[in-house]
Amino acid sequence: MSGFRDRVYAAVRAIPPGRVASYGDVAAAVGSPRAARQVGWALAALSEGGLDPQGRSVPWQRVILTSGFIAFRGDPVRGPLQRALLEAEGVAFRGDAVPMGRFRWQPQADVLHDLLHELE
DNA sequence: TCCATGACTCCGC
DNA sequence: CGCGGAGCCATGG
Repeated sequence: MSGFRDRVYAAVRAIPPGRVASYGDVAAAVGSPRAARQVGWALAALSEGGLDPQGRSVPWQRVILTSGFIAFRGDPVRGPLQRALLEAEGVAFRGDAVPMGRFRWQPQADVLHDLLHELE
């Protein structure tokens, strides 16, 4: 049995370095297109080092708001950290936002199929 | 089972 | 373009 969170973590790991996805994109990828807020909840449950319950690393920094802004604007620690991690892998910012048109990850159906299949 | 919570989104104004 | 409010639904008490 795989829970919602496990599917979220698997989908986020499928986002390539240098690309980003919105919370809604991830929600849609795991089959619950209207559960964007729950994706945030799932990521909030990750350990401080971005590890899931099984100790696997989850690139949480690649998930941002659909507007291109990071969800931690205002947070003195995580905000700058998330931006730094993204810039380190090649994601450019225009002002405080990521140009979604250039960096948004668009999952392919077959990739998602394999992704969810491996969790059954 | 009901209720509150929240790393979201969309729509008006 | 900013803000407020409503809708959304997985979790945990």
